[in-house]
Amino acid sequence: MATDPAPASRPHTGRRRNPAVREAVLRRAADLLAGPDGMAVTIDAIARAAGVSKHTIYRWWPSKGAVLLEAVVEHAQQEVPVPDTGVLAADLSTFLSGTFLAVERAGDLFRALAAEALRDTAAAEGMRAFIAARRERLRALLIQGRDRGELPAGIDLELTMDQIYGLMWYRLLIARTPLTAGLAAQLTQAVIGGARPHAPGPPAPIPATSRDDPGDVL
Amino acid sequence: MATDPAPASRPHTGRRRNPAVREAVLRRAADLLAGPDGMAVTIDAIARAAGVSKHTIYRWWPSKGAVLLEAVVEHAQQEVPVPDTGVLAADLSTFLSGTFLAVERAGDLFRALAAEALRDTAAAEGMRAFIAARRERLRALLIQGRDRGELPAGIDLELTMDQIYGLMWYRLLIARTPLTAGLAAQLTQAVIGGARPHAPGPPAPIPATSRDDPGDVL
Amino acid sequence: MATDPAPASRPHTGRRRNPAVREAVLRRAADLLAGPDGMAVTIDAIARAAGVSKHTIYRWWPSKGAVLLEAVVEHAQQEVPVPDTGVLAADLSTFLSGTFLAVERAGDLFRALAAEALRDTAAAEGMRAFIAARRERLRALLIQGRDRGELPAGIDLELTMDQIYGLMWYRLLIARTPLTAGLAAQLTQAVIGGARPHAPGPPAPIPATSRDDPGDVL
Amino acid sequence: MATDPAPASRPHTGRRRNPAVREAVLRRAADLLAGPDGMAVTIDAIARAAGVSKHTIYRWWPSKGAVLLEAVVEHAQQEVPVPDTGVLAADLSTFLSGTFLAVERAGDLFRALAAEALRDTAAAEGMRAFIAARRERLRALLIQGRDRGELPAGIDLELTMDQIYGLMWYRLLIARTPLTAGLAAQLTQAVIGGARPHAPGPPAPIPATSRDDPGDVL
DNA sequence: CAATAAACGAGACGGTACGTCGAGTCTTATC
DNA sequence: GATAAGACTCGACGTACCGTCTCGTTTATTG
Repeated sequence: MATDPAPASRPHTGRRRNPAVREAVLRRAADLLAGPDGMAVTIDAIARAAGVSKHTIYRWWPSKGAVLLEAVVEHAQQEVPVPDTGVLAADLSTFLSGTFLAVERAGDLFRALAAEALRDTAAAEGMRAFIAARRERLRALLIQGRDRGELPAGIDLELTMDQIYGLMWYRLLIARTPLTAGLAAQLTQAVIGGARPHAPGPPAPIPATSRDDPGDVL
Repeated sequence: MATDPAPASRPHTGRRRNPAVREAVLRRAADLLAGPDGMAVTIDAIARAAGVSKHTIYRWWPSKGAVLLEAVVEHAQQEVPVPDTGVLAADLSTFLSGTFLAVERAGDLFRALAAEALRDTAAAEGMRAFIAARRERLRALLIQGRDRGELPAGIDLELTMDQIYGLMWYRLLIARTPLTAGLAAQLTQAVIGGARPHAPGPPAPIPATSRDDPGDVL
Repeated sequence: MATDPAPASRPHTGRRRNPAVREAVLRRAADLLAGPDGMAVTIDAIARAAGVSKHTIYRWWPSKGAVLLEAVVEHAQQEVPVPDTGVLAADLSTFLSGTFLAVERAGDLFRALAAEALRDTAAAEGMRAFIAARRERLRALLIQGRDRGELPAGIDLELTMDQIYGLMWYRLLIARTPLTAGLAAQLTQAVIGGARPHAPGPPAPIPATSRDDPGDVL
Repeated sequence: MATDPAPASRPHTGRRRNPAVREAVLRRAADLLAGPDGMAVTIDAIARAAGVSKHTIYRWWPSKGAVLLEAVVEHAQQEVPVPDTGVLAADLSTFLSGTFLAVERAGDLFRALAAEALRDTAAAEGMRAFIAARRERLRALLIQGRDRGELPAGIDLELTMDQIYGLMWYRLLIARTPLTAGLAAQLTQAVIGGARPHAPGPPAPIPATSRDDPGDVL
């Protein structure tokens, strides 16, 4: 992901990286993905569309997956708001519908990244790092809500997040069914109102950290 | 998926299809997928490993994705039990842990199929058909349970299934975290105990078929 | 040079090599060499012009040099006569002017091969083998003539051939001056009449095999 | 070949050309050529080895061929003596063995230049100019000798030189057989003793300038 | 039992993308 | 203005995989 080769000891010398190249590549990659035959984008096509030499692309990104990943990151950073109204139901709904909207709009981009990550270990690693960052935001939201008593105390946050993001990726990659604001509301409902029953009956037997593995990924 | 070219009018003439070919291809494809470099399996490699000519593969399967799909179907058919004890909690838990175990064991096979489906429309279509069949089984289980009162009446079955399968595919394709029997139990708990609150208050405003789209896929 | 992969034990199986491919490649390579920008011929260009895939070229020839070499061999085989009138002066003159004419006509082809041989060891090896075969013909002619007394007994044949072929390649590669029939006659004169003086005076002190190395190449 | 960009009207401004650069480039180019993989030397490698920027190389030399050419010229100037004892046999032998020794020692350098000249017209032009200068020296030697009667009057000097240099380049580029002092002596013998028979008979019908083309190259 | 028809192994072939490399140009900052 | 460092374009390289296409052999069915 455009590693900085300057080891900090030497100030920097020689011609600087042209930022227009980076922008053009990422933008054109996203554009091509959105077009017809989006899933069959090639490095050559990106290079041609961006008016950039293939060599230059390979200088800054190790593989096609890395380009897609950086395009996704770029896309996500400017699109998804992180709300904080102090009410979990509202915040969560906003966060999810914002996420869904952004992902839906760049659907082919995300699908292409996932396809690449399924073949290229490095791309998968980068994708997981990106996902972990997004998941961190959601976790913070949920923890706040739980601390305010808006969530059952015994809730398994990781499992809940797995279900939320699982639903999203499932619809995006497999079912290809839409990710709407209505779905975000429904999901919010399910998490807050029904993730764990407050009602009497058999107490929730699941401990706080009941996941089978401690992974942080999402 | 191994189309039968006989047009039914003429009985049959010439040499018969060798069933060993089909078996060898599907078995070797699965084997190779399971090995190192599993995701990079080629048709040539499958042909070589199965002692079969590439031409023969393409005679019976239209594309690489079709081979993977049939291998997955084969795998699923012999692996996953469909229980019916009359108690939803038990049946669901059994069904899910069986599914998770089978999927986990052939992880690379499923991942390769998903990767192919992301590029090849036909493979995606076939995969969705397979998934719809599996989903149908789960739906039958859930409806039975609901009719026996083991599930809240207002539950949105499609959304619930989206969350279940979403979790599964998410862990399989993206997070690469394990799918254990414990997870199956936890999920069963969440669906039965907490999918919707039984507590009084505003009745669940969500209609029976509240999904944003009417698709049957899963 | 289009090695035959059949190890003779197995008769042969599978589709046969398409001879039209070989012909088209060699012919088009020669054509392109003769055109403008001849020295900058690429494998891609040859493939395109021959209506053949690059892959196929690499299947049969290990490198560009090998293609050029085979084109040269093909060219030489059908072009240069090997006379045998029993009179050295006539035979030698005919042989040389035939050689010169053929080489001159396919000048760019020979130059490209030489250029390739200067970079690629394998091409150089093949080229030397081809040259050795041509040199063998010339040697036979000269030995016949010497046995008939048409050449001085003490003549160093290898040195003489080095000078003849040296002149040819020098004009072809370096000086780029023409190789004419007149030059062939002049050279014949020099070899026969003046290679060694028959006249009295200091006897030729050069032994029969005076070359510094025994190489057979030319 | 290291063109001087100063337009002569303005005395000079700014930093002067660093002569160490020129030396380092030419020396390192020759060194690299002599090493393993000599024929595959790149401008980058030369720049790196010389501790010089690529840009600087291209400021002073128009192309890779020009660098090689100047390296060859440099090499030749300091290596090859031009004797003048007043005896052709001695002078010629000395000249040739000196030439052969120098060329042989920097074999890869000469071969690389020839390879470059086969692709780059400008390099070929420069190379021919260099060769013409060398040939001029040899011509002067031969003419002196002829005027002193040490050569047959009817000798075709250009053809003789073509044969001499042809032999040299042939062994250098094609046959890759050594160029020894013994060969120089043998060649001297052939030129002086036997270039044309002194014997009676039909007088040499070849006019003084019998070459098929008037070129001066060698 | 021959003629016919299909299945099959071997492998050649066209197409298309990949990732790498070298030549030569241009830019930035320093000397 | 000369220089080092290095970003950049252009274009060729050789490799890999896909899916299609012969070619000759083997196996079954039909007349």
